[in-house]
Amino acid sequence: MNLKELASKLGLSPTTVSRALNGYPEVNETTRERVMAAAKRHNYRPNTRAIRLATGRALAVGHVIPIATRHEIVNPVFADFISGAGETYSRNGYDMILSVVPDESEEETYRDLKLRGTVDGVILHAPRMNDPRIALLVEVGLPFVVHGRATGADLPYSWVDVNNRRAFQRATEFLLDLGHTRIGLVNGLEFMDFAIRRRTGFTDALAARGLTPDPAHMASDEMTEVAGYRAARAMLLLPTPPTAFLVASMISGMGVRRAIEERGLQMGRDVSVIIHDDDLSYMKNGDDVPIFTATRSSVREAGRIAAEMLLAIIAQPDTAPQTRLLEAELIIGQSTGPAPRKA
Amino acid sequence: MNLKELASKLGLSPTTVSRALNGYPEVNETTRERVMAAAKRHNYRPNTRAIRLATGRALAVGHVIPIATRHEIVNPVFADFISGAGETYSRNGYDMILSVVPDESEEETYRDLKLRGTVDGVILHAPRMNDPRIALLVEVGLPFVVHGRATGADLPYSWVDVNNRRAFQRATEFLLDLGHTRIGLVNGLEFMDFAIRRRTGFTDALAARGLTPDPAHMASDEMTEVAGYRAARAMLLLPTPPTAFLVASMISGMGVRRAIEERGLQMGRDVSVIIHDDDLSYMKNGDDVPIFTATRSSVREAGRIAAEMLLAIIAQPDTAPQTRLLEAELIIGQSTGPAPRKA
DNA sequence: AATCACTTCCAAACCGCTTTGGATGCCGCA
DNA sequence: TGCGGCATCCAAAGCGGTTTGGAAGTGATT
Repeated sequence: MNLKELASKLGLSPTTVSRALNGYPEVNETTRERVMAAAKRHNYRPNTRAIRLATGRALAVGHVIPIATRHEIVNPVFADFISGAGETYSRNGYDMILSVVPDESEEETYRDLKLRGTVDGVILHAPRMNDPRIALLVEVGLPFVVHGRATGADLPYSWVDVNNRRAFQRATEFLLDLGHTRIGLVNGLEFMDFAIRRRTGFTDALAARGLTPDPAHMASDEMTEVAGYRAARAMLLLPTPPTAFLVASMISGMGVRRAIEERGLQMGRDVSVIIHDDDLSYMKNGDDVPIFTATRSSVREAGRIAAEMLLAIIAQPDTAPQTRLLEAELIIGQSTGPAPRKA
Repeated sequence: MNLKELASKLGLSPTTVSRALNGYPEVNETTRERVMAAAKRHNYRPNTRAIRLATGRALAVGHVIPIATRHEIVNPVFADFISGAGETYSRNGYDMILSVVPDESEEETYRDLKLRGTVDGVILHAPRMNDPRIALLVEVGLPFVVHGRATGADLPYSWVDVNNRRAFQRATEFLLDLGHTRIGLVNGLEFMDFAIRRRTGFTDALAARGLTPDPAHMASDEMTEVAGYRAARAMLLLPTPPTAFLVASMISGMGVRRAIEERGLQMGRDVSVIIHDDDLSYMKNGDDVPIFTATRSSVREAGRIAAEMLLAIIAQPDTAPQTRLLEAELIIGQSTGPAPRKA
């Protein structure tokens, strides 16, 4: 059942039927109702492919996921971000297109999406310092919103980000207030922008109390359980081990906890831990009482906001770039306590 | 730059240019080369929207992710499955469309995808027992492949699944061989098909040794850290606690470990644990030595296989349904050991 | 009665490709 | 010389919608 058939069944022209269904004013209200009823009765849905061609709009948003062939890490927060963004797209009649491509062809993928008219815009994930993709997208002329920011990017662009620096600064201060002075940072990969900002927050807070960060107390690696374990383990074996850890994610945090308990220590009593909690649906930080003290910010919510921002930009292409900085809450859980007194 | 412009630049008809680019035989080889060169020079890409309309194919595959409004759980294995499937789509020029919709409108979403011609086929995720979506998709006439199976579905359909029953049977036997007789099952939600099969494997293995499963030693809940913790904690507080656990996932396993260690016990010595390991990229089960003894099967690989199967079905719609049963490996790690002797 | 402004509808062009059904020219062969 | 067959190319008709530019009809106004 297509427009033409429906129109002939109604004894109307396709023009009128199209207008009736799309709410244009130049059609009699009774005719419109007749058309609507017939459309429902015959279970008519306009063909998306035809709409896209006729209107010149893709009605779709792209998310490019580069996959490194050697270590195929899918960002674990990705699922939740996508699910937040996806809800927004669905509600607005947009499709979400995921492109999983080898990382060396990411640039080519963006050009392709533009040239073939597959999408109206994209979300840029996991920005790095001086991320070249921003200039690329501007050059290509594809509307986009960055999830995160890219330190060093000179062009203006739209983004949604958590105040990572502030979050880690506050978390550090909280630990300092508890008397901890040797704090280990188990950070994400420090070519990622968010990791850089977190590190800055950490070192700034230390500096404000006249402390200089010990390089041996700062690790940077992927945010996996194993990496978290290894980093914490190494630090705990030092002559002067940290009495507290600041950890990049819930998953890393589990590795850190494992390292602590493996040493016969107890988290929250012997060693304090603060993690960053992306509020992942499948990784809740406890029910009533949080397991970990955490800086929390919902990545799903960030997905919603980024998607809305992108759709607004697509609808109004020539407005100034928008930005949105989300503050993380500091949630007190069971994993922190006063620094143990010197033995 | 579109076909028509390119054609006129070359002094050829759009027909010939289209045929030259698409490898049709009725065009002179020298002309073809001329066309190819010009296409490359002008950076020409055919408009996807036009191709889709002209050919009547969507060149896209859908994945519908239902979101329950109350507890918005995104399946954590989803990201890896998607990334495996996505690679296959990209290589074959297909788009992957994710539809995140409220679970009450999942059926409507499938009908829509079909009627509007948005996709050529879909992957069905997380099948339940007697899953009604299978009959729906058959009725709607949308080609599909199920990731998993649906016990009780009477219609034939294509699927890719892990041999969950066998995996859990073997794991149980392994624990029994180590002398464990009180084994706790920390299962996923048992309306999910895979969880039912795992439970069957577990009880079958016990029955084969003349043991009857203790209902108090069987839990079923979401596969989160917290749920795993709670289930294991409750069982460990029983008068006759299990000496071993069989656990549905890596994440649940971390909760189980937490419960064990909280009781002052040591995993692998006092209490054994076997998990099912989906080989998630961000949740590796250790490096050289696995943390957990595990039944392992890569969900990313399952994604690849399912995607290939679906594309084959789309290309050849009238072939008999295909099926693929993947066997899980049993990986020996540090979390299992002989049953402790009675105190 | 003629004019004008609206309302309501339609024919046809268009979006950018694919594909059908020729048309043209050339060659070999009878 | 005439004709069939082949290689090569093209015009035009789709695909299923949207959108432009009228046209017809109605009622009010002069």
